[in-house]
Amino acid sequence: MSNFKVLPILDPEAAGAVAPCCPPLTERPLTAEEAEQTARMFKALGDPVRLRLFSLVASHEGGEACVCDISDVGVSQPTVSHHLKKLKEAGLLTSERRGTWVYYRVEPSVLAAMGRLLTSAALN
Amino acid sequence: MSNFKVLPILDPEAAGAVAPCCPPLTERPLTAEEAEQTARMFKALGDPVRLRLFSLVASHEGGEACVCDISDVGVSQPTVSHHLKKLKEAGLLTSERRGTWVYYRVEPSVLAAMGRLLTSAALN
DNA sequence: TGTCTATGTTGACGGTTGTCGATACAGATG
DNA sequence: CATCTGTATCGACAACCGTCAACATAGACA
Repeated sequence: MSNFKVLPILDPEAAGAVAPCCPPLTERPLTAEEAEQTARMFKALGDPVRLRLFSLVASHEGGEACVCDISDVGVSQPTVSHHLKKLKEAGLLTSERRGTWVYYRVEPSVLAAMGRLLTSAALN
Repeated sequence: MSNFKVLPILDPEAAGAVAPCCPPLTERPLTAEEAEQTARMFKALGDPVRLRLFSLVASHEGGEACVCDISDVGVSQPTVSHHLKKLKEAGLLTSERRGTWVYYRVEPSVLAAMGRLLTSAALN
């Protein structure tokens, strides 16, 4: 009976960083706190290997991929694992174990939010 | 007569990194080279101070601002200068000296390109 | 010319990051 | 149970990065 699990609600990092953050960069100056939050996401995509991993997951069918499908990016397996963890901590990916394999999935709302940050009012 | 100047065409870094780069992250996996290029821009926005500086310039009237208008972000003047240089090298800002002051301006096409990278087809 | 202000550069220091090999853990299968 | 495979963690190391004080440079103005 001690065998039930805590629901995977989302780690606090991801949950906090995602939802309400930030008007377009062109609308008004970001506050220090907003910048801190938002920079975390940009930083996560600021490494070539991580960006490729993210793109591999995002472009995979269903927006989700097994680690085994995407680990051919020229670095060792521990490094891949490390980068996927970083992407997860930044709230850009979520992961789920299904049997032997672990699947990573993009968080579409975050993608959209980051897009909004950059797109709207390309000039003001 | 030795007093003429080379036209400020744009430094090669900025010129090269900007134009044609990259389909939406969700469309297909980025190649290593594409990832290298694109990551440079995300990385530039991946520091809170730089992100604030960028936002300060982008949200300033005309999408341009004097250094003196934006240097109150809690770090020393050399640090501000350093970060502006990084943003420039990443192709996100351009600068121009006008008399005593130096003005930084956002590169709207780059902003739009980055937005496209993230927005289109939030899920595929 | 000299001086003042605005901005950039240099050099150094401490903290962070990307990487790997070794190892640990989880689930499947025998 | 043992073993095999897929993935995560650990520990270490070199490289990189953000920061500052000190100094350098550029233009304005007297």
